[in-house]
Amino acid sequence: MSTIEKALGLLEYFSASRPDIGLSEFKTLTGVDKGTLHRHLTALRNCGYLEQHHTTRAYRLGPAVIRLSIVREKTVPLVKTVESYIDRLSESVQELAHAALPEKKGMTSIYSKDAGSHGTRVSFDEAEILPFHATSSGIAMLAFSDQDVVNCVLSKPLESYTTTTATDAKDVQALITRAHASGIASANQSYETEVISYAVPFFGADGEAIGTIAIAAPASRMDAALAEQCSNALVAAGQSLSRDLSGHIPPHIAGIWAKRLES
Amino acid sequence: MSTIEKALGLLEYFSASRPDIGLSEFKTLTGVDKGTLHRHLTALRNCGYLEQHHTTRAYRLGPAVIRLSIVREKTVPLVKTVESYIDRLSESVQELAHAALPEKKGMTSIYSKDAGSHGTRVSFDEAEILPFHATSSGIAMLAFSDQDVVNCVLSKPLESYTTTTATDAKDVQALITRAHASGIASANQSYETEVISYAVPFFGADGEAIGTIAIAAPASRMDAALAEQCSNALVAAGQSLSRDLSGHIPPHIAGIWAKRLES
DNA sequence: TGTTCAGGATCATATATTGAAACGAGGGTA
DNA sequence: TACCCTCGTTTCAATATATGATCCTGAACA
Repeated sequence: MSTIEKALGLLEYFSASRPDIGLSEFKTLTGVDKGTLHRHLTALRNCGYLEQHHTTRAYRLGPAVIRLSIVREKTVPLVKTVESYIDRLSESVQELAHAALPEKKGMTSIYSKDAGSHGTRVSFDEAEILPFHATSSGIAMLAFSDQDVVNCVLSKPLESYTTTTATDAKDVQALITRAHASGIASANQSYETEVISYAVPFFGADGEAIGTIAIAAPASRMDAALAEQCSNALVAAGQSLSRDLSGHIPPHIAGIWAKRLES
Repeated sequence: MSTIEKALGLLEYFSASRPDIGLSEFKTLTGVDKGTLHRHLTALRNCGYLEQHHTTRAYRLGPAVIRLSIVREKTVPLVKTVESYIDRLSESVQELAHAALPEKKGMTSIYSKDAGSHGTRVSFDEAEILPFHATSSGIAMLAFSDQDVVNCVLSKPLESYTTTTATDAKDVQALITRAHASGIASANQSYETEVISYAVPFFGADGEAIGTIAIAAPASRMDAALAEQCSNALVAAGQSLSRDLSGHIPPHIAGIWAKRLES
């Protein structure tokens, strides 16, 4: 693995719940030598990708990422496009909707919206990492990714989050296969108890899945009628969103989706 | 210079006006060997910081920057904070206001707002690179940066944009010195003809300038009264914004600014 | 006072980076 | 069709660079 990838991999450790990381903390997180870490972090800081608290000396993400995201969004207005779909989804089913993109360690939520008419809500944070094997977004993503990617994810130890999380590679593969066949993934309290969610991928110009959109609701509210409503809304949105992004939906998925919407 | 910095430097070449860059184009832009470039670009792509058009093979910024900017904004809500100030500034003087952060090659605008009640407007794009020596934002930034940084900028050839652009290091240094003494920088048609602008820095926790806010107006409208109004609004906003960011305004600037607002 | 932590310096070793050159896929032209 | 470009990609040997171990400094903390 190149030095570049190692250094950039360090940025993945930052999250909303872990915004600052010190040198020693990095050492325990990564297992990399202290000297090497210090060199890499310094390089990232010099480029503006990290900044350092002047007293605690801890690192956090720097201002350079702001420009990149603005330029990226001007190049490909993905977030802006996705936002309007999520807003409409959340409005139409009156539940939490969100969109996520794949990263190395899981799906990263990039936008979420809760219509919020109910007393109980699904709690959710953007920039949260959603594990592939335990969330509908993750399963939906894997179901339309290369088998190599799937194998890579399944070859690592699969953490358990609730009593019903599938932690056996074979079980997860079954979920993936089912999602691939049906064009939609679901998760029944496999990441958070009392939460059921559905997710579909959306596709890019190459016909590859580039992200997912999902709806999550408390298990108590997710009866067959709501499940059907969510599934249909997601499939319709997945179709339309892929088109908006000038994406190409793989033929067999296009067929399955179209069939579902007809009925 | 480390490999990491070289590779990350490649990302700086992407902008709103140059969203896609092919390998050969990179070669002419950077002068780096083709093989080396390919290796670096591939590493960046593997990390998600670039993505590649599957037919043209050109690179553009990838989805990984989205997550970083969300995490960054959750860590330090700089953009969000700045936006409200820019909105108010633009509203109060009825001219274009914008905020910018320093990058290696110039100030990068991160947010702009034009009240837009006038027929003639200053044209402006976010993510644009504003040269340090020719814009009020650049001068305001340099005026409150280390002299090392200033020297580094002034040691490079200074491009001319209009007939009145200061391209001599000594002249630019004079502008910087004046801005440092007065607490506010101005630019009279030095970047775009018929545009006059004013800018002040805002400060971070270390007492260092972390960015600038500015107002730009057509020269025809910028009379003494408007100039005074802009300056006062900027100074007040610079004070308040620095405080909002839990920043520390260097004593001598705090004094100059306070004095200006008293009168 | 003792401890923890960031950072800096040094150095032998192993490894990754480099640049040149060759390769192969398209796209155009005659 | 044959030829010639250009462009992205791969290969490889030489070498520059990264690595990780060790020791040291100084600051913050209890």
